[in-house]
Amino acid sequence: MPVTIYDVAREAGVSMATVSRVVNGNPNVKPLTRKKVLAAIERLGYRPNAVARGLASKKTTTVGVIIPDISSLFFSELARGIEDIATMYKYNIILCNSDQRMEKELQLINTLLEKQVDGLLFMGAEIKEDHLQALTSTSVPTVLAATRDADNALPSVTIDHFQAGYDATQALIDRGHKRIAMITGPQSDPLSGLMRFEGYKKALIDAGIGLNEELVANGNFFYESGLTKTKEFLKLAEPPTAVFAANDEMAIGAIHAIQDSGLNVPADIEVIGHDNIRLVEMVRPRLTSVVQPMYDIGAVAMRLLTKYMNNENVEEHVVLLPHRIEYRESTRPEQA
Amino acid sequence: MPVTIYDVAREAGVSMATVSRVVNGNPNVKPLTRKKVLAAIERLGYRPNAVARGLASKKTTTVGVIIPDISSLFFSELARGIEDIATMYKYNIILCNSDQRMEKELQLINTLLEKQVDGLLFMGAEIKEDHLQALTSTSVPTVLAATRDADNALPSVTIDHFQAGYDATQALIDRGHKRIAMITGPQSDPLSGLMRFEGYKKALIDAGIGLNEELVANGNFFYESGLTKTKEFLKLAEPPTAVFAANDEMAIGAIHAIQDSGLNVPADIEVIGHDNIRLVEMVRPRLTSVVQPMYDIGAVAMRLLTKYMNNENVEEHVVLLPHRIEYRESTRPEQA
DNA sequence: CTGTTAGCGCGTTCAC
DNA sequence: GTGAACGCGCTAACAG
Repeated sequence: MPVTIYDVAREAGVSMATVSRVVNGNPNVKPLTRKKVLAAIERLGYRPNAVARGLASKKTTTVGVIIPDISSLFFSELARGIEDIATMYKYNIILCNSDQRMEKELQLINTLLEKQVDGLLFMGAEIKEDHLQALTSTSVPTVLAATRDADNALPSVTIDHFQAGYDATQALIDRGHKRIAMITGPQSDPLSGLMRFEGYKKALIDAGIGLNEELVANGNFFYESGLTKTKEFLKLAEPPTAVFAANDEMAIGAIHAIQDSGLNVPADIEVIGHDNIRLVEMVRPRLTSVVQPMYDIGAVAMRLLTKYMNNENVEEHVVLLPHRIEYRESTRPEQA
Repeated sequence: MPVTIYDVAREAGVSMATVSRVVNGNPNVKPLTRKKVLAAIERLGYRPNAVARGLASKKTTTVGVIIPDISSLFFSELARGIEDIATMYKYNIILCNSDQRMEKELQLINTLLEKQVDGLLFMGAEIKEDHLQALTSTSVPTVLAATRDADNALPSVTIDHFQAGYDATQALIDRGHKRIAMITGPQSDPLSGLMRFEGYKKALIDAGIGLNEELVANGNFFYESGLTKTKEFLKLAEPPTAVFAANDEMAIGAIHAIQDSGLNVPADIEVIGHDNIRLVEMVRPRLTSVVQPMYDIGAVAMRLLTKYMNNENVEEHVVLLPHRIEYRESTRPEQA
């Protein structure tokens, strides 16, 4: 039923090899022949079968993308960066949600390899031994986006989360705060969870303030947890005068908890978030946040992957993208 | 290099057909033989080549998804619904962003058909003749999600946008409002843009209030436009006492415009949004909104597509999912 | 229950 | 420049 390369060959009065050459842009075809072939293709509405091509050429121009949750404000932005660059290099994306469940992640890696993807882009929190094994047991190149394995065995694109946590905290210290609370992410998450917290801790210690356990709460990256944890902070005998949340959703929850208790942000308590998702512009006061360039991370990761897929030379396997703080109204102008 | 079905056959001392049967769960295999084959598979680390399988079987267990923008809060939720159900039925998703540009949409349809997807899920605004032609020129089943073509030529899953607009407006009328403004979506969007507005108009007419042009502004579904358009409303000699925005982002922009001018929501002006994205819970006051079940639309659309792909009988090609209004603090409790 | 045999649609030598 | 022939790895009859 569907028209194949043979049909085109017959219609054009040439061999299928010639049709293949035309379709693939091989220059060794007489212009006149090329023209005849193209006409035949047009006439028959020929559409090359990418599966057959993939089998013959061992390339599918498809990359697998494993992402925790595409409906997340954070990851969907990343995915967009990935897809844009993929499109630019003529790749398509098979998108899979893992929900960060290891069993599912491993199974997805396997499924994607079965589908003969040319490359793999992996997002998630912790990279365990099992991941490494699954990912390195194949010759399919893999890049980690917004994650890193402890030994840098795999190429990755991230920001320096420790420094980001440090900088956010330092910004608050610079504003004269001594009681700076932090709502962390899950400590099982080595970068967004642990490293940001470590940065916070180090900044406090460097400033001679030191860590105060009662000002640290473990959140789960969701709005609700920012709200709840902050309410608890406010019940303290001496509540914090500033809050650093490990992501923006929780920071917004913090703002609302503060406002609900009748206090003002930033006059009474300053708040700073992390990631700079689009949401930060859509609250009052608008949220000061550490910019993690999600789109760029996705884009750079995908670009890096194309290099591996083309066997190009790569100088730096571990890419650290710059971060910075975007100041808005949830913090006061810096003290002189 | 990679181990094939032949290698497994040799290792297990059977024919490749038998290996194929074992891999595909064909029951016509003696238990002992099956065991030997599975052992060989395990020993060799055999991983079936889905591309070869696809070529031979003419099924790829992959569906193409064309979406305007995966980074949108609205569409990413839809995508999650799609992917979850796809996974449930053992399909993978090739995800493509169209940005609603027709040229790109048509090109994507073509690319996905080249990749021999078993089905197509299309999201976008307007379905033109060219779309219909591209989509119906193939035997690959297609389902529209959160969109519909004018003639219902294609299967689709949506809500009743006209009724949704009507209901939202009616809710405001029931609260005693006479000056109800609307920030619409682009009128080129037949459902979210036009139909919601038509519902609004009809409700006003039915109530004997009638349409007041100065209370209608065309937005673009972004926060910023909700903010801007509402500021203009507030400059009117007689500003509106209620605002209905065609989506939540714009509604939140409206709330902020109102608050920035020193007025209170809902005391001075009531606001109602549309879609009920996760954001509505993350603003103060929390936003009353028409619930459009994005996740369900995606899930139902994908489920519908699986039926077509399996040649199952489908009773209803045009699915309308129910909508309702979720009341929160941006509207006042209903008048008795 | 199992093996043999054709293709699936195309890329790719290798001759002409 | 162009064509013939082989093979990519697997499924699907068809025998037996």
